[in-house]
Amino acid sequence: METKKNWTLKSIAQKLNVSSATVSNAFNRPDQLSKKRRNEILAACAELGYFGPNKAAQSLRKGKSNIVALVLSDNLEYMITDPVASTVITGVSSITEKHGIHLLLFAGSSDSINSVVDFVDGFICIGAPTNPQIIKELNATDKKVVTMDFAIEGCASVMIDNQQAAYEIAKRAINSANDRIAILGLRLLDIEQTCRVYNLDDVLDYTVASHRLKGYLQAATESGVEIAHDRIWNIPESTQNTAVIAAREALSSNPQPNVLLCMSDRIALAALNEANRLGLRVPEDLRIVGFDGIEESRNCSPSLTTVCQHSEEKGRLIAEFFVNDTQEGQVTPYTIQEGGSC
Amino acid sequence: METKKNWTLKSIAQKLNVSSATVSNAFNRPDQLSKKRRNEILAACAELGYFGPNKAAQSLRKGKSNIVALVLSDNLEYMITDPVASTVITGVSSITEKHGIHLLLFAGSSDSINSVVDFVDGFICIGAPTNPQIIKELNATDKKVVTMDFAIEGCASVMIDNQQAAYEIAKRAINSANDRIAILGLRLLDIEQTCRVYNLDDVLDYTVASHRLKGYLQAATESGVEIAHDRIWNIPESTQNTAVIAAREALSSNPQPNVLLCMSDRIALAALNEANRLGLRVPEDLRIVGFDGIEESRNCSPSLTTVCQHSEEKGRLIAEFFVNDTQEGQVTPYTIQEGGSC
DNA sequence: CTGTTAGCGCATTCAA
DNA sequence: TTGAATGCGCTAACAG
Repeated sequence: METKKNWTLKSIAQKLNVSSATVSNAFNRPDQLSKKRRNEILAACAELGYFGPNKAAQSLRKGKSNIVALVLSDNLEYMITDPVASTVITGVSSITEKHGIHLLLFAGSSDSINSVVDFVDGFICIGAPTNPQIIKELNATDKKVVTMDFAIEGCASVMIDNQQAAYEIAKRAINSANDRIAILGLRLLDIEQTCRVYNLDDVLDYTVASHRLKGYLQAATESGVEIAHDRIWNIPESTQNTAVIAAREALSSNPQPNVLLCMSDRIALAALNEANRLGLRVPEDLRIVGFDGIEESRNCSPSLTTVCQHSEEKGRLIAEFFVNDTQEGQVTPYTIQEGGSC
Repeated sequence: METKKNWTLKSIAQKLNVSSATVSNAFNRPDQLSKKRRNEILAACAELGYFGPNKAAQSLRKGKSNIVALVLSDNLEYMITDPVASTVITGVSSITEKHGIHLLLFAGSSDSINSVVDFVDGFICIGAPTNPQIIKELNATDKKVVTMDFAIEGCASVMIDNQQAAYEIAKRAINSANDRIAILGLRLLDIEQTCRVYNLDDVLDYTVASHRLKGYLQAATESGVEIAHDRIWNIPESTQNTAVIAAREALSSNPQPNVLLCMSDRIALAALNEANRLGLRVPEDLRIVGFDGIEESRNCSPSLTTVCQHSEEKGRLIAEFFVNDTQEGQVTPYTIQEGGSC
């Protein structure tokens, strides 16, 4: 008799001989009835096994669900295992959890936001969705949207100054005009394959990668080094497999590079591995810099010199922008993490 | 004029001079109207910017949302960064994505499932929720539930034979009756702190940890080694910080252990690190075995000898159980991964 | 302070 | 094949 019935607001009200509005108020608007009455009703409901108004119905009626779509830039498989994304999610969830907001995972590679848009109060986007259609829809929706590492007009966003950061870290890596520099880029091209870039005109505009590339090139130019176009690689996603291919190509090319500018720590770690395999000493024979500041960049040997983005803090910040209905974006600070790799 | 209106089934039907049911049928039940008419309607809707029935209302009406709660054993912060959990999620999401099911993240440390139960079609649980109240509620709900690494009566589950696996790996680690064994256990006690166990009666019953412990002890007994009770540690969660404390305590205790049986790879990795720090050679001075088979266990040096749980496959399997309404549980195979640590 | 009522947007009978 | 009516479970006005 425990699971006696699937109570509804109406049925429970009937049972208690009060109007359904009173029960509703007891749960949602304490000020609308006496404390005593409210407690009686709540107690009776608990007793009978009614745990409060149905959330789905509530959501339909109120137009608010306390569910937010967490838009990952690509498919879930990849993003969950990416240390940067995980760290960001950690930051986001620490805030949403506190506000009773639930997160619905959503892949940026999906066809359309239509399958979830009616369920959620808005979208927290971690990186630009790989499907441009999604960005369009995000632009068009009237739900709340906040973004990280890319911008949508009229929406709050958080981002570091990628060009400046890349410039700084590259300056640190480049020692002389005779350095042989290679760039291991992340998502520079709209191509799902590891390959060289060759033509800078192919580089996607306004992306994080493009800004970092500008920073690298600026630093090189300033140091009197010219980076040939066959010294720039495109890596489609930040995984061991794809990165190692690029690292191998780069390190086996002639002249062998002595500076590797990597657009993510994972790429840098793959390069470090490859360097070890080849018997290259880091940083004596090869200097490597990364980007992101993931935990492993501190634990590996030698540790990585890299741009620390403070991803968890960025995650917290963007989530706070969401709950506070903030509109303006924010450029967040980064720090240079001094490691042994350069 | 693009974003002209927020169409509803009713308003769009009115606009098209058909009944709302017809539009509904056009979207949901193709067999209920002529192909031609359907296509006309669908085209007109697309034209006007109506993207189909409101999902929230549909969910209320049909009692189905295509959203499933992914119940993580603890808070999101921890679980997302745990390599085992990430891998499982990868497996789960590969299946759910294929079936158009969205995942709602839910922390096993939450107070109650009530805040989400009305939104979701069911629950996929990754490991036993730390809050026992959640398990009770999961037991009581009439929504679909499937579990991994713990069981709920009447629900499908996947799990390896933890005791047998622990037994096997321990047998491999123990070489002689003179071995000095220490066990670094994971969640053996209901205590949020790293500490020694001392009293075996305090060990939580029917948990994954308890089964593994039985396997270890069985192997030790069989090999003629007695494991003193002050040689068993409890680690509250599988993180670097907590694990390293236990590893340090164990390795600095007297007599210094020469065999470390670790209940997770992360713990084993922390121990490996600590061993390096102390100048102990692995496996000559100290043999270490892990549990799980995470990716890093293969990349570290020396690589870990461990129980490979095939977590991604387990994730896929449990998700398939969910979509197929499977009822019975399944004991999944494990393999022993031979590494250099033992 | 309490109860009545009209939708939120939709899917499903049941007639036509 | 189509259309009118009913209610999924709830909340917010409003009236009492």
